[in-house]
Amino acid sequence: MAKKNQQEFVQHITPRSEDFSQWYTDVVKLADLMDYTPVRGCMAIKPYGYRIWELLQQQLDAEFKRTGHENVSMPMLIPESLLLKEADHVEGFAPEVAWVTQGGTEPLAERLAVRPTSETIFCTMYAKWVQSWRDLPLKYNQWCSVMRWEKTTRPFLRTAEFLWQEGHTIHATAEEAQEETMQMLEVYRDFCQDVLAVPVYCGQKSDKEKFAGARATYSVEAMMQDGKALQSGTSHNFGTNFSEPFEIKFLDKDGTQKFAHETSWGVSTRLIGAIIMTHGDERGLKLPPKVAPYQVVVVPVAAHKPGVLEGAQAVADKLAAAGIRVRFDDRDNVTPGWKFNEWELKGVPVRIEVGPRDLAEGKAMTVRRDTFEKAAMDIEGLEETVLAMLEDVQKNMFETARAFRDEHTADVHTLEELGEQVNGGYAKAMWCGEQACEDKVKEMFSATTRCMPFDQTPIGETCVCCGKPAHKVIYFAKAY
RNA sequence: CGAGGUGUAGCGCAGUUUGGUAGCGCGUUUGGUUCGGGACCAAAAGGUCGCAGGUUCAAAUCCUGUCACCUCGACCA
Repeated sequence: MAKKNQQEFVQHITPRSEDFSQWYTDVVKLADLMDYTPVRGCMAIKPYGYRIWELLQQQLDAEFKRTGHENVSMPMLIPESLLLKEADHVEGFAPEVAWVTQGGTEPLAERLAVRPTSETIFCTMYAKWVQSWRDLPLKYNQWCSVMRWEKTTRPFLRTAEFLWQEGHTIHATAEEAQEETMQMLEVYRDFCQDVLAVPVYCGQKSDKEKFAGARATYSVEAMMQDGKALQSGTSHNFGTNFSEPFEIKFLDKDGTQKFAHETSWGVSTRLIGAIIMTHGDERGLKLPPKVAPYQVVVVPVAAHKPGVLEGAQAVADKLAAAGIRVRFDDRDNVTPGWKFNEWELKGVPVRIEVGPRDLAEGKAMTVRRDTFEKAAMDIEGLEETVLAMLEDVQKNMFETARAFRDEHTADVHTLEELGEQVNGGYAKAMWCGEQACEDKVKEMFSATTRCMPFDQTPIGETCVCCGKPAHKVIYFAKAY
């Protein structure tokens, strides 16, 4: 009977291999990360999901501060006239802007956009705040939500409203702006890999794929377990594209008026989607220890027996005192087996079982979420054991994901090979640089160019699509 | 936005073809026995059938619209 129930429960999660999208939706719901709301395309993020965001946010924010950025808060509403100032920008965002047209009972003289991104309002303020080269650079960031009227939405991957951070900086020189753009890309790369254990390819976007209004866009691209690409963060160099229409001018050392050079960069709650689809398995979510709301769950076994509950509590307290995020699961209405499955579904990296037999021997049973490896460990010094284990889980998750990504990336030299490869991964190819070739590949295989890696060692001489001489190495993939 | 599918109790589903006043399993509550991988017995609570109109003596069931989710396209930093 127990066996049968277990099977029934596990069946609630659609197998990854059978239907990856459904699996994703199942995991997101069953792990209790979010819920749907009455607002079209907008989700509620529940405590367990929001805690992941908070942990991610804390660590990323520390990096922003370390690299000299300050947090600010800008209005959520942007007058239409500001949005219209940069032509490419308007064109790119117009189809997905939500508008406020009325204040109270009075129609507005000028309608206000609910920000889809805040370049225009930052630029407007920067123009007021900068007069001299001595005022530069300004390196500001804000954590906020933005709204884009998306036609189709999926939890965490694409929602009408989403949480993100957007950094906006202005600099005196083109060199400084480019340096900033690259620095923040590196911050994102390291963050994805070291904190989220999500391996990424980084590089420059093609003109077709770059941000509306940018001179150059760089991105970090992750690979999900269905082989599709997820753009996980972007860093843009605008040059003076915005500072000219917005007149962000300063008096330079040489006594002349110059336009400032601007950058922006952002990551969003989409990163939570990246974690889920990079690491999850048939049992559900698998969280990297660095962003796991609970790094360890302590489950007492045969808790009714004398001393067990106290012994398990002592183990939990000891780990918490060592700075580990611990959940002590002393619920008496579910069995230990139930708890094991539930915490696996919720992705807790390490589980510790404490029962009468363990306590008698001064031990506790540790079980890793990544390998399911079980071991009886001494309670004496358990905090060191667990800290080392968490570090190893973090590392192993990254290595596993990187191996998967590498296995699902291949050099291709013909359109046929490309079409085959993008069915389950990234195709690395030579490209002539013409948008016509990107369009053709997209039409044939629904795959787009993801980015041009910084290592441009050629893998051939001709464009994978048109056969003309090619000098650019680029990744193609189907993207979320 | 186009094509297809789904929506009935917290979760998973049956009932819709042929209209007749809603059912099953799990979960929940209470009591008891259990407890090292999703326990068992007993009793109980829980649904205006996604929402809004319409047809009808009568609608979960038929018609229209709408919303949400899933799949495949289109579109999209």
